[in-house]
Amino acid sequence: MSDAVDAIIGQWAKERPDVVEDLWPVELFGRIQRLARVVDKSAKATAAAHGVEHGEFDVLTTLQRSGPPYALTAGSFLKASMVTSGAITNRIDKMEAKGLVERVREGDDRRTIKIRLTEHGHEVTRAAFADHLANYARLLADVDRDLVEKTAEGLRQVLETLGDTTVK
Amino acid sequence: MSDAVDAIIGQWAKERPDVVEDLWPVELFGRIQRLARVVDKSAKATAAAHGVEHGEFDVLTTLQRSGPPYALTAGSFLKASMVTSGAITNRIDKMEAKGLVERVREGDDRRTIKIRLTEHGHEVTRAAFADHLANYARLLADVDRDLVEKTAEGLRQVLETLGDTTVK
DNA sequence: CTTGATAATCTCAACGTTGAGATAAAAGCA
DNA sequence: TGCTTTTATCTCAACGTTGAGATTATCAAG
Repeated sequence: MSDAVDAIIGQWAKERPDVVEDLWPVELFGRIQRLARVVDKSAKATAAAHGVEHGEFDVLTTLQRSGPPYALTAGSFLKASMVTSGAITNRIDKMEAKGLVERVREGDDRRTIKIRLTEHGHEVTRAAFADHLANYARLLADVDRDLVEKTAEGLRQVLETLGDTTVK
Repeated sequence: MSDAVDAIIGQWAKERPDVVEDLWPVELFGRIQRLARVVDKSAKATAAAHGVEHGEFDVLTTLQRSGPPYALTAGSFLKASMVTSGAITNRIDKMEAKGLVERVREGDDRRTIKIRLTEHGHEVTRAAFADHLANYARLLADVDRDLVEKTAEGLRQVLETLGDTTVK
């Protein structure tokens, strides 16, 4: 059997035999890229079913898993979410309008604002996250469980080597 | 050692012990998502160094590896690139303006257009792709080669199961 | 205190993508 | 031949993100 990445590498081997020896990272990164798109598209649909954007869902789950008081600074999302500041401001604006979160100024430093999950936000997150996990399980339903674990372990070592070790 | 995904799962385990048993797909998909962002960001910078967008680089390499006559229909990009038709039209517009590709109508079917790599497009692709592979190799420089292969093989099986088997 | 530097968030124009609809050509069928 | 359906591409407004710069607050020195 072969997948889309095998096909791509096969094409390169024929057209550019001079680069064949340098294609081995494509075996890993090419598959990561394709899988990410498939999984993201699926996750996006799940979030949409609950009326939230993909990025908004990310904010919701980050807040919920942070535990009480379910409030984090805007800056912490910046570091954790791998997007720029403008995107965060935009997300919070829309989520605030939907009543999912609220901006609160507390503490000594009045530059910082905290984004706090509202009760409504909690409910949406619980429902959406349950669907999200069910969707994930569905995607992997026909994949050997042991293979999933071993592959995930391999990816973890790559992530560690690349320095992606903290959520911040 | 632990990575960002371990930290995320650890937070869930504490805040939502009821979902712990359903988190196993996150071990795989969470890492795929994070790695995809890191790798994409890096690849984007490499492409930018050659004056092309990430998506444009995708079109260039797809054309080059397709072999002579280095021309494909717009529709084939649609199926291969996982983006919508508007994005393809937009990409080709800009690439045509840069002299990287040209639209040609040939053959019996006058609905179809073929996107053909220009000589300049060929040169840019060769240079950018060489840099791209060097960048990929650099990212994996400190990762055990055998681990890369085994992990890639695991991902291939997941892709096959999800049905991503052709480039089209 | 002031001054300068640093830090946190917001603003906003430019950009690429989405997705529904438009346009036009080809194919199927009576 | 006409008529409908299908196929291929383009149009365009809405959307989320980027990234540089503005704004406001805090901190560190003198």
